[in-house]
Amino acid sequence: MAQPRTRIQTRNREAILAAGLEVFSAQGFRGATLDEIAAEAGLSKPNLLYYFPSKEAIHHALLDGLLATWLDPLRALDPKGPPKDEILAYVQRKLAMSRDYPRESRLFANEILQGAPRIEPALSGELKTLVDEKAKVIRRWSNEGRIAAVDPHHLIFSIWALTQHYADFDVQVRAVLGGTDPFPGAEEYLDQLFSRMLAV
Amino acid sequence: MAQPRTRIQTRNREAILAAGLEVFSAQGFRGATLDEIAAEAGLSKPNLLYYFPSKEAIHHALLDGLLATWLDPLRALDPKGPPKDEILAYVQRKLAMSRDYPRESRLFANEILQGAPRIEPALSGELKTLVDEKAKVIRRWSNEGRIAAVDPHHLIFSIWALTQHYADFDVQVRAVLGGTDPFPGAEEYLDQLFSRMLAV
DNA sequence: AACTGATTTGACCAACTGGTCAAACCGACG
DNA sequence: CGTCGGTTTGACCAGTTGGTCAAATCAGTT
Repeated sequence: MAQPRTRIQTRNREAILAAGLEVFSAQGFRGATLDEIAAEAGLSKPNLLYYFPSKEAIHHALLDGLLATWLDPLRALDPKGPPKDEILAYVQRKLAMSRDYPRESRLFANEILQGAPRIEPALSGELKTLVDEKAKVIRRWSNEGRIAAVDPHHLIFSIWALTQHYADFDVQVRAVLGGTDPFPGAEEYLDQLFSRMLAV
Repeated sequence: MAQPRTRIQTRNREAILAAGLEVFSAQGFRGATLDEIAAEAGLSKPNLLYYFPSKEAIHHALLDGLLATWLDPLRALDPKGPPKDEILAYVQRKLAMSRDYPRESRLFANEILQGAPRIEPALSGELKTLVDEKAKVIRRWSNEGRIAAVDPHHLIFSIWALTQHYADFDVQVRAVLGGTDPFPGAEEYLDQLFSRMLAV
C-alpha cells in the first residue's frame, strides 16, 4: 500500500487525507474522531480503515507530507542573492502559504501546541538542520554589513510567528478587523517591518 | 456557588482550575478528559463535578478569568506617555506574560485555533473595543510624527504574534535552539525590531 | 458526644471511541 | 455468463467518555 495502485485507491486516499486535514486542523489529534473524518470524506468508518490502518496513520501521513512543504520557502532562500530582497521575498512566500494553506498551518500549530508528540524528532532533526544552515547565511550577511546586525534565529522565529499568526489566529484577526480580509494589509505591514529591521 | 464560601471550597476550586489549565492547555477542550483533570487535581471525578457542574463549566471559568488578565498589558498602554517607550514597554510586558504564564497562553491559543467556539463574542466585543481604542492612540502618534507611519492594527497583531510565539511554539523554539532558554535573546531582539520599526 | 450540613465516593449509566470481521458487493476480464 | 480480486458495509466489541446518584464520611458547632 506504499503506492496507491487503482484509480479508486488514489481517489479515496486523497479524500481521506483532505477530510483528515479538515478535522485534525480544527480539533487537534485527540479531539478529532474517525466518525467525523469518515463523514467528511463521504466514506463509512470501516471503509476508511481499509485505506489507513489507524487514526494515527492518517495523522502521520498528513504531517509527513507537510513538514517538507512547510520548509520549502526557507529552503529557497538563496545565499547568493541580494540579502535584503532574499529575506523580504521569504517573508512574502511564507505569508502566501498562510493565506493559501491555512488548514495546513493550523494542523502544524496544533501539533506543536500540544507538545509535538509525533513530530518532535523532525523538529530537532530536519528542521533544526535547515534553520541552522540558513542562520549561518544570515549571520554572514550581517557580518559583511549587507543587512543590520540581527540574531538570525530570532529573525527566523519572528518571520514564522508573524506569517503563521494570520492563519492560526484567523478568527481573532477577523474579529478585530470586523471581517475585512487581513492579507493585503499584512503583506504591506510585514514588508515595512522587515525592511526597516534589516536596513543598515 | 458564585462565591466559594468555606476553606475547602476555595482550595478545591483552585486545585481544579489549576489542573484544568494544565490539561486544557496541553490537549485542547475536546482532547481533555475529566478523568485526567481529576487525577491532576488529586480528586475523584464525582468530587470534581461537585464543584463544577460540567467540563464546559471548568473551561468557561478558566477563559473568563483569562481574557481580562491577557489584555491588561495592552490596557496599560498610556496615551499620555512617550509613544515609543510606551509601545516598547508593552512588548516587554506581553513577552513577560509568555514567559511567566505559558499555559495560559496555550489555553488561549488552543481556543482560537479551534475556531474560538466559546469565546468568539468576547473577541468581537471586549477585545475589539480595547484594540480599536488603542489603535486610535497609535494612529494619532503616527499622524503627529512621533512614531513612524504604521498600520496600528497590524502593529498590535505583530506584537501578539511575536510574544505569544515563544509560549505557544515553545517546543519548536527549544528544538531549534537546542534547549537554550530563548527569552533573554527574545527580549533583546524584539526591542531592536520594534525600535527600528517605530523610529521616525 | 451528638448533630448537621458540607464533602467525598463507589457503583452505575448511556453515548461514544477506535478498531475488527465476516459477509456482501462490485467491476473488469476471460 | 462466471469468477475473482478489490472494495464496501452492518454488526459488533472492549474501553473510554461525561455525567448521575444514593450512601457514606467528614468537620465544625452545640
